[in-house]
Amino acid sequence: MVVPSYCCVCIRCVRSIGTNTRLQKQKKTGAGNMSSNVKTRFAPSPTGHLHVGGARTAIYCWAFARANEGKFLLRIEDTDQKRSSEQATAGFFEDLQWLNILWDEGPTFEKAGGGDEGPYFQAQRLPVYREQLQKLFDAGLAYYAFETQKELGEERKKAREEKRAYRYNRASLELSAEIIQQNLDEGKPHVVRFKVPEGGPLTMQDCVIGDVTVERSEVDDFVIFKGDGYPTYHFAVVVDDALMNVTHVFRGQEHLNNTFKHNLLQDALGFEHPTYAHMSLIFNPDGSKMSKRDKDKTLRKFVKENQIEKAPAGCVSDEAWATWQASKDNQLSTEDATHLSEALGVTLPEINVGDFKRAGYMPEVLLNYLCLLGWSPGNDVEQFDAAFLVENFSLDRIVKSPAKFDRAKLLAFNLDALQKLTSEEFESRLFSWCEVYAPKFAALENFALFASANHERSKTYKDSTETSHFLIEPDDEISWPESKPVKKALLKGEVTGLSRIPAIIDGLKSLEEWTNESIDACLHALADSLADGSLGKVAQPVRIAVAGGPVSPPIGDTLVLLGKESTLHRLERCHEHFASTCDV
RNA sequence: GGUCCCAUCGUCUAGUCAGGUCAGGACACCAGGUUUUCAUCCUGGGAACAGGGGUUCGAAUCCCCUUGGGAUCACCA
Repeated sequence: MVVPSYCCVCIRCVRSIGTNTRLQKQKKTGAGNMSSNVKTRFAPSPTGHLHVGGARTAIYCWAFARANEGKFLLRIEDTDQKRSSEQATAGFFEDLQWLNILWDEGPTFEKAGGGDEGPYFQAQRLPVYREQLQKLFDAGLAYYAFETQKELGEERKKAREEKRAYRYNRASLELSAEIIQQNLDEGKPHVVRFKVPEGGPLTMQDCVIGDVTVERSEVDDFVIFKGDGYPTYHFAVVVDDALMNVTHVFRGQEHLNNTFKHNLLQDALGFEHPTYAHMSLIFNPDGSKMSKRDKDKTLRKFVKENQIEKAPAGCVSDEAWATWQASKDNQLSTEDATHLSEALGVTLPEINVGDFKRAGYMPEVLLNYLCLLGWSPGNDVEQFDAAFLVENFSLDRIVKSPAKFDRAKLLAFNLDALQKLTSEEFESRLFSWCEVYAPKFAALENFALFASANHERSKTYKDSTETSHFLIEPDDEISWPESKPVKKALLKGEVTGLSRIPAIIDGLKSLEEWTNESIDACLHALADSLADGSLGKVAQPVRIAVAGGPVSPPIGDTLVLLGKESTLHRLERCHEHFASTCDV
């Protein structure tokens, strides 16, 4: 079998740098009318949720494919039998779908999927990998290794102590054919390693970083087939990308060093090198890596600081709690973490796409913001939609340096986008969100008014419900914690707000029509007669009385939403409450 | 620790490849103003080329060193 020397011999590699600009020019000048062969892929491992870093990669893959009239492929890398789950896989489909990142090839899910180069689950491709592995055996580029993980672990530890990088020592390469056969016959656990060919320094090409070169000794004989009979990531990714005709590989920079291994494997297998684009990582504002562990860390910190000894009743089992507390390495399950955070009133950091969905962001905005973390269209353009992205996306504008995720800016973008929505769009989107995350609000009788009252003042859908919680509380459960603004509006001043309430009750009671206009007129009239025309002196006590706090939608909307009966009842209760506890 | 990557306002970035406008925008922040609360909205403001050497008439931009940050060194992907 012919083993090509590395890279630069294939057409695609020579062409790779700047491919996009060329293709785009073709497209725009109309010079190239045949559909391009560009194919990108997003290949998540279904071991958790789609997080923002992964989502950004998926968006870039998708945008690049669309920008070049190519295909976008989704492949599920589920070769880790222990950690992969169907539930996680479904979660990825849903999150991608929510962002409206649809794949042309891959597992079928609603409007996405298809293609005839599958299966697109790696766990179903064992025969394919075995066949390719045989090519390596035939070429003398693969060999069995019988060291146990424990032995290897000790070697590694030793290397660390001696302050050098660990490299596999090739001990199993020295084994005689007889010994190997004997081990195999005895069913001795084994892996298959790739034999790195002799040669000079290794150079990889990356169209965002540029060329990177390392000494060949930096790459050891890595494992390509695991003890459980499944291929490792390195082997499966190389085989699948080649067999599925992937031309451009976008991935996080944590894979940069892996690329040398992948290039070596591609050469050994006779595959072309795809074009690589390694993207910088996304960090938290404090500079730490944004990871799924952040939620666990937040909870742990809160529990420790508040010296909480056991979980609040009914949210986490004693057993799960004990395991969690036993070691920092034991993370709470997503469900338990959510329950615990709710019970403790801790806000968990948003990390996953699903977290932002739950927090009430628009998918278009998350997509927009994520794009901006590592790519910029120039010309001071920041807010754009998917169509603009597809029209303008290019590799040469991807930023090399890492970015910190700034929630304040995301929030500002979301506010802008929400405000651009028509009231009908806002209402329908808010309703869909409430159906899932705040069903009590979805059940509101006058939902249209609830939506319009909140449209202008909400940065997220969640804002709408959080500042209107009093709407779904029973009249008799409203309480009035004496915060500063509450005291100011009700108890302070020569004439207190509280003392005006009886007159306000009378005024409102006399209304025949209970509409925004009639209430408004009534309150203005009351303001004139009771407070020299200062509407705030009337409206604010009313707001506090009906809402239990100083924040609510505009007062007219608030009262219409509540209804006349509730409004009056709450005003009376509030007056009684303060009259009995205070000396007014 | 070895190897590799990265470096412009607090943050995301434009400008770097083809050296030459008081380094531009957005978010955040600060000060005013509008508003019945919160949120909006309007006006204004401060704010950066990590440091040091070169090359050049001229350096954010090209080269080198230092410093700082990050990734990686699995039978995880």
